[in-house]
Amino acid sequence: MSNSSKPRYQQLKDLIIRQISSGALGPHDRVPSENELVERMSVSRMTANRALRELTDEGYVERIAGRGTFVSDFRSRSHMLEVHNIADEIAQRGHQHGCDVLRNSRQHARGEIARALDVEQGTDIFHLLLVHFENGAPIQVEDRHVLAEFAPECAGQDFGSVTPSAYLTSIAPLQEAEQIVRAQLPNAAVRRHLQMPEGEPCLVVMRRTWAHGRPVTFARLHHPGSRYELTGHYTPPGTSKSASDNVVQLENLQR
Amino acid sequence: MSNSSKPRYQQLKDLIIRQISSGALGPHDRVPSENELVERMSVSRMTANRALRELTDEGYVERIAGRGTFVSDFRSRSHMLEVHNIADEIAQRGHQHGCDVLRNSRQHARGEIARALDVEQGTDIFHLLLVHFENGAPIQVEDRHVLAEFAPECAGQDFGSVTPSAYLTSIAPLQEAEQIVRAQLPNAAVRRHLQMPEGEPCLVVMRRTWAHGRPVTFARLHHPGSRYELTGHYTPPGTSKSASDNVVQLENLQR
DNA sequence: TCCGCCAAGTTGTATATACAGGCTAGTCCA
DNA sequence: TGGACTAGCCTGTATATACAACTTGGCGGA
Repeated sequence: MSNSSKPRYQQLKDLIIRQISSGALGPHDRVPSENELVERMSVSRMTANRALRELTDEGYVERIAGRGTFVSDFRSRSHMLEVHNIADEIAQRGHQHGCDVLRNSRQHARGEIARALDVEQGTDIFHLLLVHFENGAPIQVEDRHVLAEFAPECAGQDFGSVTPSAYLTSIAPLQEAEQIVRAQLPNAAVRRHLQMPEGEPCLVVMRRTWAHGRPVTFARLHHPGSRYELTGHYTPPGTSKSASDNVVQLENLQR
Repeated sequence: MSNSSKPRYQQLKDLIIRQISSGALGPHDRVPSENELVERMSVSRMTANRALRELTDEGYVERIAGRGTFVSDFRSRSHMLEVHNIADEIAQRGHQHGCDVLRNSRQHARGEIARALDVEQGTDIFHLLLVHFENGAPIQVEDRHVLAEFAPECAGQDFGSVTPSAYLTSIAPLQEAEQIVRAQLPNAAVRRHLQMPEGEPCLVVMRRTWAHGRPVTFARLHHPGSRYELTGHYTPPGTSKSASDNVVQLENLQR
């Protein structure tokens, strides 16, 4: 589909997003200033401003008055029920991350996996099985399936040093994710990998992630219940710092 | 703090948000049009447009070209690690909600509770203990402490018909919440209330909620692991519908 | 009566212009 | 040499204006 019907501020946004997604612009790189966009793209400054402002709201770029506009460091983002990279999370706690890769094989999707990824039975996928360690203690079993078409270089990756999550977001930005959180007893294999005593439950996160408009990876993440918890911080729409700090009266905005 | 330093589009947003929060404007009510704001608030139309457009992005209002701007139906919103009211959640599934109130007493905060609510040891609080049922099966044990100062009418409430969560949000809007999710084995009392077999884990949500700028309630919510899961949907900054629909070339925006 | 058309109001976008305020690098002066 | 200052760029905001597209209601003609 062509873009001839899109508003120009959206075309500008698309242009910049594409340059970020493609890697032409990396984190901390400078994005053209409003005035440069005015000249090179033949738009008015307000249009360029809207494009850049919305990209700021959406987390793609950061703007500093007087300096310029810069591509965000995606790694520094943090969200609600955050879509964590376990390695970053561990680093944030000042602990050491380790990782054993138990499996990295090419397979054919079947059953639950094919349904989760919304592909035909038999579609090529990579199956990864990793154990993540925090200061030497096993903290997560990552059982992940990735569409081979989406990440053809999976086989050659050293997931001991770059987590699958980090690798995948480096290929294409995360568009959407769906998570299900459960408490359940682990099976024998998971229990062994996590070195858990019998009877102890796991906190299980099942996560599907979208890119290019379709699900590309499905992960089951098992954590030992006694050593792991999920935290979330919720700020509702319009805590707007001002809900109780609001002295504006109708007909009386201050200039 | 005054608002004299806020930009005018923000003042406009605050104004409208306040009218929505206070109930002066309810779902589906009509919000002043851009031209009305231009006249009544003495701003330019672009400023009014920005205020209303951002309120749209933030989910407060919906706009229909040719018709007007209308307050969103908040019930249709959904959030990441959603701050659920268990009764609404059950109703949404088309099931029947029931509730036993096991305890509703006035106590003095001590230890963990005082710390969680950030008050002195001995501060007056209400302690609620409820079991929620979905189609007759116990689905949640709600062990909640509420600052008595914040909700003095707690003792007189019939929490069998209005859940504490609904009651508390009716007193003051939720400002902020912090959640911790764990998998753990229940103690004997919880296990009995939830009618769980021995050895089955609970999904536990611990939630602190802020209002008026301080924590006002702390809840421990136990759910049977075999019959309950948390779901979250994550849409990052900029799903922009267009990432893969992008044929714009540099120096060649279409007009 | 009924259908079609148009006017008025609304949102959506685009532009030109203006001023305020932050940041930086380079210049000039002591 | 070192420090203060300023010119120039940047973002942030605000306004006036314009045109397009959509919706509704009312008016007029068949």
